[in-house]
Amino acid sequence: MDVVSPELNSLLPDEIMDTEDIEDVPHSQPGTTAVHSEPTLATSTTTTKTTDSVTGTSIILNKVASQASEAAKSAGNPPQVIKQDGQKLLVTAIGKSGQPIVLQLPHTGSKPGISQTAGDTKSQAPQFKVVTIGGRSDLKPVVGNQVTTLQTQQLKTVQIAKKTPASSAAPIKFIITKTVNSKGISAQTSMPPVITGRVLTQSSPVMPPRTITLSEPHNTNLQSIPGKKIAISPLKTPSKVTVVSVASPTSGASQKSVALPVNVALGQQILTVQQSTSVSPVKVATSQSTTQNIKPVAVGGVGGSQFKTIIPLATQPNVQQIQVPGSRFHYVRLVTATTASSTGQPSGPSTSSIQTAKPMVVSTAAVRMSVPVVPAQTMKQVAPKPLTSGPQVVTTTQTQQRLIMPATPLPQIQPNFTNLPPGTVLTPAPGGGNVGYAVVPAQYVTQVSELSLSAETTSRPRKPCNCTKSQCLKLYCDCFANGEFCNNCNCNNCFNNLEHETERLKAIKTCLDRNPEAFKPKIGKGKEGESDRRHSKGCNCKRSGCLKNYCECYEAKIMCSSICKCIGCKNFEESPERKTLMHLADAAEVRVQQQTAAKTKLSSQISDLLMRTTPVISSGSGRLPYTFVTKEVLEATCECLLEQAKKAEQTHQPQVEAERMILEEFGHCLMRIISSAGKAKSDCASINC
DNA sequence: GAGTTTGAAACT
DNA sequence: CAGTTTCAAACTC
Repeated sequence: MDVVSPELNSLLPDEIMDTEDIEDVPHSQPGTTAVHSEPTLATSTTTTKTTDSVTGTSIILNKVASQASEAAKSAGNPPQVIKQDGQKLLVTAIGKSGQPIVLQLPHTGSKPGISQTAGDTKSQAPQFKVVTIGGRSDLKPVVGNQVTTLQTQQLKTVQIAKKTPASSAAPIKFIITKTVNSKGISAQTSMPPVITGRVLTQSSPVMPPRTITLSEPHNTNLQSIPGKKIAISPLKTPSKVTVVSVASPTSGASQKSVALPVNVALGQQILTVQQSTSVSPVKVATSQSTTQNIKPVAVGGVGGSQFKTIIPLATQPNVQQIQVPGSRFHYVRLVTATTASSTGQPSGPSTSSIQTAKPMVVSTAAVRMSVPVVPAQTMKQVAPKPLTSGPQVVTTTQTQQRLIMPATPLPQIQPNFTNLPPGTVLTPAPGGGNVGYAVVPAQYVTQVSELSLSAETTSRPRKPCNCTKSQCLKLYCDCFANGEFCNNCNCNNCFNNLEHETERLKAIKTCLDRNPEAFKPKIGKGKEGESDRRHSKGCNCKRSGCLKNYCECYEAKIMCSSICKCIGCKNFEESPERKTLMHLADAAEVRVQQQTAAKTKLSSQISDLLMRTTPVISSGSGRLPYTFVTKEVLEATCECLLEQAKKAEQTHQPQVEAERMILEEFGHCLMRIISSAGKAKSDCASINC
């Protein structure tokens, strides 16, 4: 288990962050299986590394976690003493005020369907990998710098690979996110914590630690997430998994573990992270429960139900990328850093105003389904904002906002999380604490991050829709079909926005009822061995020959496949029509490029010539060069160009060549004009000056 | 820019 | 599942 606090991350020498160095960490302290948030650690300003000789994993305690633990202790809760018992936990400071979050690997010893090697169940096998933690600013012991202003931060992901010593187990990779303050301020007030872990346990000073478990479905293939790897991705790389948790191979998991089912919700089916309230504060439950589509009512229970959306961030939001086991879909968990209430109090045990005992989705639909708006520049600049009961948006001081919705149709999604529409919020189960889960494709975070990294880079262009009758709530609407809100569209009576979130949710559900794959990409990879993309359903063209954009295959620049039901298809590899079209398209493209190049060159030449004549202007000894372009000169030039055009036409030159000839002639004309002007000025100078 | 064509989505 | 209608984008003039 590795825990590195944001500030420590920033202070950590590169050697620590380096993979090789981590691998070389000596395996001292045999038998160390737990991380204790001891008071000494809480005040420590140095990184404490504990190495598990058995698992070979190093532990880095961070101050934040320790402090959080201490805070919890002071609040009456026992410190986060985490016993290993085959599982390793991570105490972090993610989440609310004073709520260290414990990340725990799920107990997989008895879990079926988990792709693990037999060796995973052995005690030697590394069992836990945790990544980073973001702590609250007010929790942080600022080291040497009390600056608490929100700063634009950059996530720096450091990957630490750890190999298990001569074990059958796969090498462990630790990815530690490192917060980099772009403004050079050492004290970080917040950081977008990148959390990994199938099991998220959080504790609160006022509430018993709770375990939030995101468990992979039984039938989930975890091969993509080897139990001993944490796949991390820099935010710049959408294709990579941002943060992934690890499976706990330990068979000897705590007997006190409690299964925590994860329920997926869509629309009215709320993905609920259910927590067990009966678990003792320090007993972290693991879960391999089956994800189910359960209506919130069914799982809401009574008392302590806290369906919440994290979107209304009371304070500095933390963005956590979550890799849902078995899903290729990247999710982001936005976590409020504090337990701020609606009164705007920065911290405290008070519950949020949006908390409700009613597990009704509709009542909070406006904020539950989507993460509608995100600061265009960066999530890290999100300003603290009191919770409101209205549409919950993350607002910033920036006026520009960006929708957080799937930019592209959802990729193939594994069971349980299949059909999760973009922006779905994973809400904690009743009593599950004050955080919610905004399920957002990581690519959005990537976008946001990239925006933050590149400042005001251009946003991703998207064609505005022109819907008039569908209210943009049907798949006719590209925005809706792509899971995006309409933005700068030309649509009429649009309901694809925050103001009509309820209707929108309903429409999403309707679409999914009709077609569970409605929001999945149509263009996917073909069968095994088929490297080319292909339309998932195939087109059904009849008159376009599949050579117009009416055809979805052609539009996607892919060939029609055997699953297409098109008539008179000409969109296949050997199609002469298609080849002709391609050639024409290529020629057109070349032509455009040539024209652009010619214009650029001509412009450059003109500018250059004008610059050369500047001294004449400054000297005041002659006329400005362009004054030589008289009407007569213009006419003569045009005649020359026309003549050139006629010449090209008579010789049946292709258009490209004709244009070239004309432009060339134009250049010659300009040269002659300038030359004549210079000559005239010289003559004038010799006569009058 | 208006009108037409087209095929996916929606509906029956 | 098939036929029909609706719809918005693509296309043409």
